[in-house]
Amino acid sequence: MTDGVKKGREITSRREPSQVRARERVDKILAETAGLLTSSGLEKLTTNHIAKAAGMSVGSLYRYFPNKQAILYELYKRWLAEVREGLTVFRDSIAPEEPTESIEERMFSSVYGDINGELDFSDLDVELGKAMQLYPELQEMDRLHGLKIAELLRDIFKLAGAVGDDVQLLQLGSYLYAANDSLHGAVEAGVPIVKALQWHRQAVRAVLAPYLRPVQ
Amino acid sequence: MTDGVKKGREITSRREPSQVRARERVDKILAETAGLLTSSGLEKLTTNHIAKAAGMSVGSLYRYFPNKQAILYELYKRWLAEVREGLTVFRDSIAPEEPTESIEERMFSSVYGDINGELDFSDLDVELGKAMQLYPELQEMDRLHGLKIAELLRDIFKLAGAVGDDVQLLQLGSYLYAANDSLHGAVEAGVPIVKALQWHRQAVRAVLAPYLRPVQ
Amino acid sequence: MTDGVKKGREITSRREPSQVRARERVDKILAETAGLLTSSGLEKLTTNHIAKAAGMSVGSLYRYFPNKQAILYELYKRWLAEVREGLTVFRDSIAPEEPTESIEERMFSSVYGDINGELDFSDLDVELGKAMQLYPELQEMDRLHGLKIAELLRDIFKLAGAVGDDVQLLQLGSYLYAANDSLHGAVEAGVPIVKALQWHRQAVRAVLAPYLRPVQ
Amino acid sequence: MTDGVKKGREITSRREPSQVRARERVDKILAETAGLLTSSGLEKLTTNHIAKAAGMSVGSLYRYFPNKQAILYELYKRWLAEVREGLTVFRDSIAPEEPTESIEERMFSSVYGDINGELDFSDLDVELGKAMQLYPELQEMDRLHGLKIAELLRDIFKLAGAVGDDVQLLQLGSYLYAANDSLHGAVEAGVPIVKALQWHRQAVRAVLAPYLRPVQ
DNA sequence: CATGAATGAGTTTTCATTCAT
DNA sequence: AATGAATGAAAACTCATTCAT
Repeated sequence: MTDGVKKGREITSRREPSQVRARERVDKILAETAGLLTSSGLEKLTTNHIAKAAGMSVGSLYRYFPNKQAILYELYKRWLAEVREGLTVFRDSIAPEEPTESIEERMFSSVYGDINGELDFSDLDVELGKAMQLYPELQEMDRLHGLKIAELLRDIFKLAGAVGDDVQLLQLGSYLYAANDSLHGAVEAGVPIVKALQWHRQAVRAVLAPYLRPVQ
Repeated sequence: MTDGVKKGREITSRREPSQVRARERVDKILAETAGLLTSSGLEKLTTNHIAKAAGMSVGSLYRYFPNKQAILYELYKRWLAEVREGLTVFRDSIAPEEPTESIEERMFSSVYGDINGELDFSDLDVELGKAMQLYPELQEMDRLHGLKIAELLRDIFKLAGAVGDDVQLLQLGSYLYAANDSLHGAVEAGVPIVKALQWHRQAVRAVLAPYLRPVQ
Repeated sequence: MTDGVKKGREITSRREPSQVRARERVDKILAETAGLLTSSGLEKLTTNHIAKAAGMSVGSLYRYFPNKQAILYELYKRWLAEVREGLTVFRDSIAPEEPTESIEERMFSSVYGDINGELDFSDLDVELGKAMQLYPELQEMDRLHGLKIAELLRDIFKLAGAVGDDVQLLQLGSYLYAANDSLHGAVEAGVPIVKALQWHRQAVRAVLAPYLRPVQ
Repeated sequence: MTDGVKKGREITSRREPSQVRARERVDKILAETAGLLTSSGLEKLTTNHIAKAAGMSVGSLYRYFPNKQAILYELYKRWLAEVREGLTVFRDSIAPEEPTESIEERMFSSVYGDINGELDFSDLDVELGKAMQLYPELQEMDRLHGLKIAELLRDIFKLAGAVGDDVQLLQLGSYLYAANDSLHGAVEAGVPIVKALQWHRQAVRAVLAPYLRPVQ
């Protein structure tokens, strides 16, 4: 359980600083990649640019990542993990007897921010999406991520009192996670965020309803 | 003097065949591009590959298209036009007094194929989406397409008896067109088509309801 | 000596028209090449453009010229021949006892047009110059042309009463022919034609003087 | 803590050598470009050829120059600068009361080398001329160069006691700079350098005379 | 003979990756 | 470990030339 067990060489204190440094550099690379991605787009994202932005040489960059894809892979991985984390936290915040309405209310607030239209559909999202499409490796990760999200949603549905077999509710999770993208699309197409959110909420509620208050 | 003699070729079909051939080649290029796109993805799509796949030289390819983007542009254009055409036909098929339920019923059938799960969410769709992200020209086309689709949907809503100002209904069209993508996502994530369609229908119905039977 | 002797096939009248046609087409090609050269420059001069401009197919063009260079070769050849022709005519126009001053006067008028600044330093000249530089074959032709011009000038010098050995006068011809380019350069650099011509005349006169009125 | 240790490299000459190396490589590229230009001509001058000749990869070449034109631009720039430098040095060498004859004498010596025929009308000159014609950017540089040369000549004329308004003397400078090319042409055409120089000198003297000893 | 579609070698340029220092 | 110059494969695109019709 302790991290140190794995590697004998960690005993020396000389190693420690470089471990920290390595982590910092990896983080720096990822942060700058995200920055370049949102500022200039995937097309202009070159390893040389990343290295320069991260204040190191290409050579160093390649010490931390085996290739360009690996950077995007890690970045995407972290991004998705964050999304999952948020949802996990939300799931764990559900009290045993919390009423469905409350759960629903809190969920929308937590996922889409406060009621007022301050949605942050950051460009990073979009650019990572492109990258995902471009590299098959990322697609696989995205697939697994989708599955985990669906599982989390299924758990939340259950905590909210939904009935139905696991498979069914898992698929429902997948569907509603996908429906999430509608919002992006609609907003990009010019629909006011408030409107889009309102419709989205109605849609989600309608789909969930039969499972929460099953036909008697 | 003998000039007239030469002109014999003008009656012949010498010109026609080449016109036909040109169209065939353009179609061949587009077809192979679509093929490569779905089989190998956008990143492997080079003009040389396309030319080879289409059984012609790069030079020939550039006789029919001024550059690589133009190929994707045309391919995307045709794809979108097809989508619009389908919806246009549907709109024109609505009889003056057709009941809302019938319209809804027929619409789902027409857009998503027959009730049985024969949906053709071809990969081409997805790959063209990537291309769209990569080339600004395609994005503009996509934007206009989205607008036209929204307009068509607005018209259909009206024919179905929806009330509300034009702007409102147009935005509703945008939202529902975007919602359409949920289906792709859900199906790709493994949700059975029939289930996804059912949920989608419920979602659409819920969002539209207030406009069809406005609060008295 | 008669042209017809060379080719037996010329007897038939069927061949004749095509001979004429061929000459016309060659002329057309050269004319259009000159046109494209002055309008768009050497860089944009492609065989396809020439063919289109000349109202024929590339294939036809290649029936009359073995390759692109050959067209430029012929064009340059004709251009130079014209220059020589003008000088030849001038030489032959010199009357046995015509005074030196008159010859000089007439020569400037004939070579540089009338006294008023209507000099036509056509672009074709410049573009052919580029082409000449670009293709070694043309350079050789240019060299021979220079020699012939020098010979003509030498003859004219003699008719004007110059003294000196042939080699000397020939070199003088070369020098003065080269000096001719100064005018182009100066005018291009913004010197008024009248000024440039005046200086040029002084320069030429000064160089020639010792040979016309040799030191007693 | 141990940071200071690493910084040892800052004192070293690690940076210097690469600076030197870079300059060497740029020079090598320019030298080889000049070489290819004179040996094979502008048409054979491809970036791949230059790189190979310079013993480096294309990629390296593009590290030092943004594109092919830039190489020619720099080469031409250096060439022209050298010419201007020579003339500037000469102008500054003129003593306040130096007699016109002395100035003239020294000028010819300085511009055209020593009295003996060691003129270096290198082919590079000619090839750069072609390049100049082909790329508009180079033409502009050439135009400015011509102007500066004309200004230098005007200054020299004045120092030599010439009278006349500035515009007039500037144009005279332009004309005489252009006349300079005659020499190249004549020498290329086979005129012995000594002869050509002698004639050139007479020509220059004749054109300048009226400005040095104005009509009283 | 004419046509012009077809060819493909050749050109400029980019950028992920390596490796000598 | 770090550096960044060097590499070179690969991409988009051009155009002189050929050849089936």
